[in-house]
Amino acid sequence: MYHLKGLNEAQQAAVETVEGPILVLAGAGSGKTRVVTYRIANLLELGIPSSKILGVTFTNKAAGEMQERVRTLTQSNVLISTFHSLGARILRESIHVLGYKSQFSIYDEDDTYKLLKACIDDLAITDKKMEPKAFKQLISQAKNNLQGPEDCEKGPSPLEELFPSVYARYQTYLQEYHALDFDDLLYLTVKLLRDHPEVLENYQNRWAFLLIDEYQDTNQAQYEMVRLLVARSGNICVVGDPDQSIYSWRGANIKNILNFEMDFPGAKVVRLEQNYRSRSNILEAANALIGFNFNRYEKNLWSDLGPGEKIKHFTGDTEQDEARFVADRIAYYHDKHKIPLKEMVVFYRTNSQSRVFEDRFLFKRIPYVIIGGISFYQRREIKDILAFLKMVHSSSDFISFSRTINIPKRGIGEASIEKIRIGATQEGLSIIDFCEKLVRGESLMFPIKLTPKQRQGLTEYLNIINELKRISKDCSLKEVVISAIEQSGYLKILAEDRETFDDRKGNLDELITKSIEWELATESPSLGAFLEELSLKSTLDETSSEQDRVNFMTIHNGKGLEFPVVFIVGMEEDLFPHANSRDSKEAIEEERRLCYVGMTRAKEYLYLADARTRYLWGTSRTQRPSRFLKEIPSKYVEKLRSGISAAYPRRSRQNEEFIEEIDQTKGAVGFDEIVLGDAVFHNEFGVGIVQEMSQGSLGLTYKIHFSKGNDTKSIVAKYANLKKL
DNA sequence: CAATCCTGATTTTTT
DNA sequence: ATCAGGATTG
Repeated sequence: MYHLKGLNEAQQAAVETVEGPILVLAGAGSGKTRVVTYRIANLLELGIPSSKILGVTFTNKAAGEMQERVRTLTQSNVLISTFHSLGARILRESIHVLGYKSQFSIYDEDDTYKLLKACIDDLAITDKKMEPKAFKQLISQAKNNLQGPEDCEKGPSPLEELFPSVYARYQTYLQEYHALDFDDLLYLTVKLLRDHPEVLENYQNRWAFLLIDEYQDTNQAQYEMVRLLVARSGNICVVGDPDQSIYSWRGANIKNILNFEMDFPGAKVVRLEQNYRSRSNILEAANALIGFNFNRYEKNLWSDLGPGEKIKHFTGDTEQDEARFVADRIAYYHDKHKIPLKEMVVFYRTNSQSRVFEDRFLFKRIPYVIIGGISFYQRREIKDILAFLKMVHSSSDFISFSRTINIPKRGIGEASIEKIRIGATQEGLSIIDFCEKLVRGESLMFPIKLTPKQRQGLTEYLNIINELKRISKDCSLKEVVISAIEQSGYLKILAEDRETFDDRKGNLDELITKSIEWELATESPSLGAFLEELSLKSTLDETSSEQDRVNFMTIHNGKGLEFPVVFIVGMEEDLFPHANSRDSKEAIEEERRLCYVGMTRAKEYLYLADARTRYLWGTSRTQRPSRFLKEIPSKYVEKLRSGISAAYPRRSRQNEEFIEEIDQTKGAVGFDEIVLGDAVFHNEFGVGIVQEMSQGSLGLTYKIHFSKGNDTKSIVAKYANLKKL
């Protein structure tokens, strides 16, 4: 069989096992993706119809990539989906038995906070400490554990005492608005499948071969969903690595993978332990680190790619120093080793760390891209337009109504919106139907007084929605999106802020482009399907261009990726491992797994960096090096000299790379842009001209003549943050 | 109801 | 330091 060429024994076993439960313990870089795609190819070759196969992955991006690989290999289309889209798909078809309309909206985090706020206000909870966020956490937890409001009891704390009633109300509203939050996509799917055998049977018959990726990160609801779906066929293949479980804070239960053999008796277990990605110095260092975890299944991941270079550890004086070092190294690899920028990555623990790197890379003019972070679909202008479209799609969606009703300003503020909400509920009408009756002055049990301006505004709004509904019936998706932008007069609103206009308009144009592309790529395009797909899209899925840029991302977002050159920065206690993990042994172990994931992304070069002091919560803090640095055996690590001195290596230094680097930049690394005669800007003294450059005891020192005060001062480059003009 | 100013939190990770 | 949301004022 052509598939089996080039696979090792364990990989072949995983590919060839067709029936029954199978657990593939796939260490980092062990060729997991290949095994999965070949396994699907093998199923197809055995004559199993592609429609009988279902793959489930963690992200849309992973799903898309796998689908593409399978298509390339076999010319077949196999359904590969995330848990959440799978839930959405099933619910779209069958949710009516739970009393929701099949055109339900999907609420993102933002929407759910708004709804929760309404619930909190409803219950006359005035305590400021009772934030939507806290309740969201509890509700999410409950749903992930398959507990409905009726299963929740009051707890001892004030928050826990209110929680059941908030949850109940929240869920009632969601149902009333025919809206689902993210967790509902799993929770309601399980509820549906569990309580309605005839529905379950339908899906059990549809998919006879299930394949679950990243199984170590499944939560209770996902686990239950899988269990229900395979109960009939028993053909389930799960792939995962307990050492890479990094989502327990989101309800992922590592026991799901550890208990697989118990849950599915007779399961075959295959271990993939040869790593094809990393040099052995890197891999062995990572193995040693993860060995510090107590709670763990032993495994022996090995590589025959040769030792490679040692891991480099750099300690900066400050976070700027750290960023400067990373930027210089990346410039060096790009210039001297001709490594494309996009093959290098900076990993950090928290998003806020990206800031310093952005500053530095902007300054050095090294192109970069942040993966993750604020999503395109979270931008206000995009959310606004999508909210209009959601109103077109579902006239019950109150959150989208309240988002759009006052765009542009129609004199309908918070108070009026609240009255409308209550009115609609009491009349038992959808928001739109209620408003229709209201403006027509039809008799209502609960009439609301409107000012003439409000009445007119509301009428206009309803006209817009109706017009858009008409367009959505007759025209292409593109037309609907364009009309929504035009009809709402949105560009006029954007134009009020000249600063951001171009940016935001560009985003709207991109939305139009996306709608065109999507319509072309989709078999039966509809507004509903489009909205659903966008709701489930995450920031990670926007791996847009093929441009050559350095990647910045959190380590969480790096899972599943690999890079020749990897920098892990901020290796400091309370940052990585994070302060919030300090008192929990389990949490520390998860941080360690996270570090393991970061390290095992690297193929050739791995850098670890920390800073002695860092600005955190407003003030400069002295940082202690991460315990992980101490846990990595020193034989795998080369310690680089710290602080500004790294920019001035002694000539006697053996490291050729550094000498090349210095020659190349003709002076101080990081200050190479400033030379004699340059005009510069100093924060305190203003604009000046560089008169002299010298090597002082504190490092590179400029004599600068400042026009303000007509004065020449000595400025130490390291401390001044001079800007070239 | 809308605009402006002020305060206080905010920084863990996200399908 | 920045930003969101709240309070205050028009």
